[in-house]
Parts: sequence; C-alpha cells; structure tokens
Amino acid sequence: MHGIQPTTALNLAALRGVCGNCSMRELCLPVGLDQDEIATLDRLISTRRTYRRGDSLYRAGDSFNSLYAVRRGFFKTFILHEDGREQVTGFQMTGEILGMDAISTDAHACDAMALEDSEVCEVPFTELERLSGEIPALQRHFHKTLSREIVRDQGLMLLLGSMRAEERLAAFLLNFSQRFGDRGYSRSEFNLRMTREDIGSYLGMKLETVSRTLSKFQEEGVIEVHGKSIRLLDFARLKTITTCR
Amino acid sequence: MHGIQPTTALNLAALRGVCGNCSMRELCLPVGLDQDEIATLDRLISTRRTYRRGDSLYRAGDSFNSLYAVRRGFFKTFILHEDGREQVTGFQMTGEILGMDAISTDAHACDAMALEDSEVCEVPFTELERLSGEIPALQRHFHKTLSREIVRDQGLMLLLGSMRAEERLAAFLLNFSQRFGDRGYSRSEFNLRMTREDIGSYLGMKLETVSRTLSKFQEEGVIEVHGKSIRLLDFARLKTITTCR
DNA sequence: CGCCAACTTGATGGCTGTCAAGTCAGGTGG
DNA sequence: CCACCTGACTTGACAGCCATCAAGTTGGCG
Repeated sequence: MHGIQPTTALNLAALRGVCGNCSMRELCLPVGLDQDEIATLDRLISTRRTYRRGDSLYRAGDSFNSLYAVRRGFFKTFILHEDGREQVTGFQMTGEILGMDAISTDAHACDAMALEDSEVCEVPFTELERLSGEIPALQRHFHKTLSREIVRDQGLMLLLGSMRAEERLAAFLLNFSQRFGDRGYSRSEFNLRMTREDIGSYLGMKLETVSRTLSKFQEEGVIEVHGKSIRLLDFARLKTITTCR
Repeated sequence: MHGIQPTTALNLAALRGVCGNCSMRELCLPVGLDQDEIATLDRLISTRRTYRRGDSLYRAGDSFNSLYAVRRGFFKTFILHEDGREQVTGFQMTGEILGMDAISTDAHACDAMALEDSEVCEVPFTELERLSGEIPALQRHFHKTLSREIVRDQGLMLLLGSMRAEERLAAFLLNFSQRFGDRGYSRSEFNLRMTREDIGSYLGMKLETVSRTLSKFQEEGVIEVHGKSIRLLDFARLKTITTCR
C-alpha cells in the first residue's frame, strides 16, 4: 500500500522536520527554539493545506481547534457587522499566525480568506498549550506572539482614531514596505494583493478615497502606482506624512 | 519591631488568601481554579498598591516585569504619538488586566493612568508563566484573557473604522452598561469617570462632538446626562442606533 | 467665594463620503 | 486570436458629517 514504505528522501525530510527547513522559522513559532524543540513542534503540526485565492481558511462562528501559520501566500481577516458592513482587521503574510482571536471563546471571531494561492501549517491548539507548558522558550514566544497582536491592533486603533486619510495610507504603505523587507523582498517595490476596497476597509476610508490619495501621492512624486503594483520613491516624505500635524 | 509578629487577624487573612476572598475572582485571573490553585496564585501576587486619581501605573517605555489586575478603581490606557496626539486604547475596570501589550517587547507600549483612586494586584510575569506551565487551568485562562484583549481591540477597530459618531457613542454607552452590570452595579445608571476628551480620543472623535451627540441623545429621550452621570432610558433605541445603516 | 478645568453650544469650513460616469485589465468563450 | 464581459479602478461633482474656532456656562475644589 501507499505510504507504508516511504522513500528514503521523504523519510529524511520527515526526520529533519519541516519547521527546521522553513524559510520563515525566524519569524514564526519556532523562534528561539533549539533543534530538538523544533522537531517536537514539528511533529505537532498535523496538516499543511493549500488554499486557492478566495478560499476561506475559517469563518466567524466556526469552532476553534487550531492556530494557523502562513507558510506561503497572503490572507485577510475581517469581521462582518450585523448590518453587512465589513471591517478588515488585518492582512497576514508568510510567517504570521492566524486564529488567535478564537482562543477566548473557542469559536472564531472573524473570517480569514486567502488573497492569493497559499499554504498554511495547522497547529492544534490543545497540543500547543501542552507543549508550551513543557518548553519554556515556546511558551514565552507564544505569549509574545499574542501580545504582539495586541500591540498591532492598538497601533491600528491609533491610526483609525486619530489620523487623516493621507496619514493612514502613508503608514499603511510603510508598514507593508517593512514587512516585505523583513521577508527578504524589496522594501521599495511590491504588489498589493488586496483590492482598494479591502485597503479602505482596513484603514477606515472608502475605496474612492484610497484611489484618490494614491493618485495624489503619485502626482507628488512620492510613489509610483500601476494598479496593485507599488513603488515607493520617497521614504522620508512618506514618513513625514504619517506625522504631519 | 513592626511586622515581625503580625496580629492573628492578619495571619488568618494571609492564610485564606486574598484572591479567594476578592469579589472579582469570577472576572479575574482565578477563574476556573480550585482552592489550592487560587492559594498558589495568591502567593505569587507580591504587592497590592493603591494609586490616586491621575497617578501613572506605568508609562510607555517602562521595562516590563508584571501584569496588573485592577482590584478597585478605574484606569485608562493610552498611546502618545510622536507629534503629541493621544489615543486612548482602553478603560479598565475592576477585575480587568493591565499590561499585556508589554509582553511582546519586555517594555510597556502605552501609558496607564488611574482615573479614580484605585488599587491593583501586581502579578510578576515570569512567575505567572512558570505557574501557568504547572496549572493547565491557569494557562488556559491566561491565554483566553490575552485572546479576549485581541477580540476587544478588533471590536474597537470595527467601531473606529466603520461607524459614525452616533453609532460609536451608543456602542460605547452600551458597553459600559454591560460592564457595570457584570460587576453588580446598575446597567442603566452610572458615572463615567473619564472626561469628554478621553471619550472622544477612545472613539476617534473630538470632545465637542461627544458633547453634542450626548445632548442629542438626551433631546431624543434616549438618555439623561448630568455631567459625568449617565442614565440610559431606552436600551432598544440605543441598540438600534449602533446598527442604524 | 473665586478660580480653573471641564463642559456646552453656535457658526463655519474642510475632509471625505456618496453618486455617477468612464477607463482599464484580466479572464473566458467563440 | 480576438471580442467581449465583468470586476476593479479612476476621476469628477456635490453634499454632509464632523473638526475647528470661538464664546459662554457649569461645577468642583481650594
């Protein structure tokens, strides 16, 4: 039968572990773990699944079992208000963790959708908790990950609560520049995977305002825009815009 | 010398523990713990300190050592932007936990200030982590607490990103009504401890707009306002306002 | 009793939402 | 291969919500 006698190559890969080879191990859950600990974490990851653009990873109300680490691709999370309004709460890139909001109620509080073809590592939460009780470094890192999400959200609250449209968009572009850079891509040239409407929802403005503001930045020579493709030309000015008043 | 021979009464109180008697034990860290576990948690709480109105519990940049549970009183947390703008990120009532944002960087990300005379229980974080590795119920509850903060923040993002002034304020009033009710106080009559400016910062609007909107609600017979004292008269209408369009 | 911060209320203007029309780009089917 | 179609995007005109500026009132505290 298939699978009972895996090839040597596969066997080796399994032994060496997948987290240990993952290019995102410096950004993801294995941060700060030694080889043995990574191997233990690795065994815990039951499934790696791929998603097509537009697929749901989970929906609000789904029962909570696992966290998900983005191995490849790009996601958005969003809350649907009763009256149909949608608020995008985040965009998740490679190495980032999805589903932490579900721990509190054992049910997902938001929807997560792939914005491009993606792959995620599923981390069963009960086992992650058990393991983090045994590996202090994992526990510490997991707590930091939860806390980082809180800080991120509060940064967005600052943005939504006290910035104007230009400031919000400039901060948004710099944030993506930073995150692409952290992953080894260009800080000055990248493709936004989401629509103007998604950006607008995330930043608390309408898609027309997003479009207009991008055009304005382009006229001023701060950026270059071709659809979803963005090139940042003047970082200093962008930085200035985020703190203009 | 003082303190070496404490009175019997004090001794008894110490033995029975303070968390076990605290009226907030159903809302605070001890949730779901048995008697022994509460006693263990109790020994971990090194200090209980009081703060006067206006005192800082911690400031952004302070090194992180402990979480704080509000035992009595009322706090606000806020971020100061470089240019001086202040964004209030939360109001904390009895039984709620402060400082979780600091775990990620080992430094506090925001300021916390007492809005009335208050008392907090200091929970040394390293010891809390060690203990939560030993007591699964505590670990689970702590994770839920962190996650609940994430959900709370995302709810505020929805509010800031996609609601109009009246909707925000109605949601704000209902949220406080709920939280006062949870603590055994009236759901329909309470005192707001913060200024209009604090409310405005939290809700992403100017203090004048807060004042005007409260007046409008009063004219419409939905609430009664006398300075910081609020009485909710028409819950159904308030609920309607939060989902008006 | 007086002071000052907090609050209320009014007038005005600007940012951004809304509505509308047209353009662009990518994917599908003939 | 090209035409078409649809969703995404851009741009313009206008309006409305809320910020801003200003003046006056209230209330708590020394």
